[in-house]
Order: sequence, then structure tokens, then C-alpha cells
Amino acid sequence: MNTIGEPAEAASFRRALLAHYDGGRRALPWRAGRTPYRVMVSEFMLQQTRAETVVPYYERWLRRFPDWESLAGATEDEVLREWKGLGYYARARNLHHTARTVRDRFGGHLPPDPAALRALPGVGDYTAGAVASIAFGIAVPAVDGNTRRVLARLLDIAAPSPAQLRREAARLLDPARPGDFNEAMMELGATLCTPRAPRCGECPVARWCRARAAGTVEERPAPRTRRPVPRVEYATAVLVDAAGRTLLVRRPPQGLLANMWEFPAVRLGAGGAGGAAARPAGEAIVAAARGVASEHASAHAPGDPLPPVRHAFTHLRATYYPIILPGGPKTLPGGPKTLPGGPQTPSGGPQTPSGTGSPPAAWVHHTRLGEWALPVAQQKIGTLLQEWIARRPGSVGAGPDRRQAVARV
DNA sequence: AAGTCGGGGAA
DNA sequence: TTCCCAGACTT
Repeated sequence: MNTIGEPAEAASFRRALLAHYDGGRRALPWRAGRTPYRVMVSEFMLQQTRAETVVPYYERWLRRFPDWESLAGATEDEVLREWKGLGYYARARNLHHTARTVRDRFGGHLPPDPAALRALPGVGDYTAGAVASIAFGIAVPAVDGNTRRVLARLLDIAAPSPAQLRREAARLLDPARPGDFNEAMMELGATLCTPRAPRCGECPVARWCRARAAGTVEERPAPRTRRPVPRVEYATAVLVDAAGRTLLVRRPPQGLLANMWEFPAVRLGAGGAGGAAARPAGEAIVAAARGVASEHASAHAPGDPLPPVRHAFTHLRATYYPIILPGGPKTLPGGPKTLPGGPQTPSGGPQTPSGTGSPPAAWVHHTRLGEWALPVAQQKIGTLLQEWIARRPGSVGAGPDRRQAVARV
């Protein structure tokens, strides 16, 4: 095994890594026609998200928002709708905010200085280093999860500290090609030096790998400990009026899925002290759904349960029990615009939604749910609603004129 | 140092 | 199921 500590060995390591990268790098869309804007968009999307997952979102985003100017001119609702399904929605808000900063304070150009980048919301050490090196050719390291694993194995360190990783990455970095070097390290981690079943036989830098020599590759880096994930359950009211419209409410501007839309829901009995929470009784779910529905609308049928929708978040596992509730707005068409009880979300959190100008609740035709910023679990409930309507021809009207299909209350 | 913040691919 | 992904931010 060669010792990577020697400067001459470091140079040899760079050559081997970059030659392998040049010979077979993946054809990812953000690697063509690079601009600072496109690099920034890709790096935001790639935070904690696999490259293959990002590809279709990135391509659609660039068609919708091709430059800083178009993004800065968009509303937050438009931005959230484009980001819908990608998760970690604070990234979308931070990118939007950065676009307006670039337009209003930077004269339309992203600063190349890593420290200036680092000061932008949503830009940490990794993203600042990645954008500075890839978009501007500045010789700074960028240590993501892939590079962390590659370095932990190269150096055979079980639990490397962020400072140590940054130091080692800076030492190995190719000052002539910093962006390519950083990408090559990540690419190695994503393709060969994988968390499980790494393909060391194909690795271009295996002869510098201390973990390979020590036989500890699969134990580097050490897995981090994880807490058990609590389970939560919700009764979800899927209201349907005679015109085929359903009610959506907007979530509070802070916390989980901030400012996204959802079907009105209420948490079911806090499952107690762990253990296998018993499946809630059907009647209790329907009663809870009717209760939350009554805050927004009048339901005039008993309620028809749909199959439960399960969804795993990072730190909790949710089960939604959707209940179809034929009903309608409390106010008649042409009547008062504000519902009794005021425009409150179910949780009744601190109101006035920030900035979007959208009302906190809206009746939406079931065929147009795709146009709303619904998180994945809520999209699934929307599909269940559409299937229910298809099964029950005549249960709702033929549908209103399109111009009235979305009625905000 | 630990918790919050989504969703999906792969074994 | 479990792990973790081209992380950042708050407490």
C-alpha cells in the first residue's frame, strides 16, 4: 500500500482519481452548460438527495426558472409547487430568497467568494465549497456524505470530525482542478465506494486505501446511532361537494411541511408510551374527521373511510386515515367570503401566512389537485379521492365551469 | 451534541 | 424493515 501522506503520493493520487473521473463520469444534466445559477440550483437540490432523484426535478426547474431573474420574480407558491415531491422544502424557500438577494444586492451575479456564499441562507460549508470550486474554480474543499465515506476509508478513521475531514480534503485537493476533484471524490463514493458492498476491485485509488489494507472497509465510517422513530396517526377529512370540489387547508409557515397544502386533519389519540399502538377504531376516526371538517364546512353524510396512507418522514412515521365526507362550504355562493371561526388552520397556529397572499383554505376541483403544493402523502390521498369519485358516478355533479373550479374561501 | 426537516432507492 | 443520500440550521 502507498502512503498518501507524502506530497508526491498525493499528486499521484490526484492523477489516478481524475483520470478515472475523466474516463467515466456520469452524464448528469448540471454538468453541461454550467453557469453559477445552474450550479447553485443543482447543489441545493442535491443536498441530502440522490443525484438520480434530482435529475427530473432539475430539468423541469430550469425550464420553469431558467435564470436568477425568473426565479426572483416568482411567488413562494409557484416555487413550492415546482419543488413539490423533492422534500426539505426550506431549500426551495432559501433558493428563492437567494435569487432575490442576487437580483437586489449583487447586481444579478452570484459572488464567487466562499465566505460570501456561506452567508446565504441554506448554504453551509459543503455547498459554499462546491459552488466556489465547481462554478468559479476556486481551490476549496467540499466534503459531502460521499467524500466523508471515501476519506474515512482512505485514512481508516471510524468517526472523523468535520474539521479533520475538511483538513484532509484540502490537503488532497488538486489546486489546478478543484471542482473536478471535489466531484470526482463524490462520484467515487456514489458509484464504487458505496456504503454497502463497495467495489474495491474497480477502485482507481485502492492502493492508497488504509481501510482496504486493514480489512475494515465495511466498518468505515462507523454507523451513527439512531433513535426509534415515533408513530403518529391522523384522521383526515376529505370533503367533497356536489360539484366535485374538495377542501384544502394551508399548513403553518413554520415547522414540518411549512406553507404546504393538505386535507384537513387532526391527530388521533397520542399512542401512549410506545409499544404497538392499537389500530384506532373506525368509528373514532370518522368522528374525529367529522370534527375537523366541521371547522371548515358542513358535512351531510356519515362518512366513507378510504384505505390508510402511510408515510415515513425522517423523524416520524405517519399514518393518515382519510374519510370521504360529502358536504360543502358553510357559506353559500355569493355569501360572505370568510368562514365562521375565521381563517384558521386545524392547529390554529400563529396566523397570517407569510408573503404568499394565499388564503389558508380553498375548495379545489378534484381534477386540479396536481396544481397545488401538496406533499407526497397528500397527493396519495388525492388519488384515492379521484378513484372514489370514479367508482361512484353521479355522486358528484358533472363538474363546474373551469373558471369556478377553484374557489378560494 | 442532538433534534428538526422529506422522500426515495437499494439491499 | 434499515441505511443513507452531492446538508443546513436550531437549541
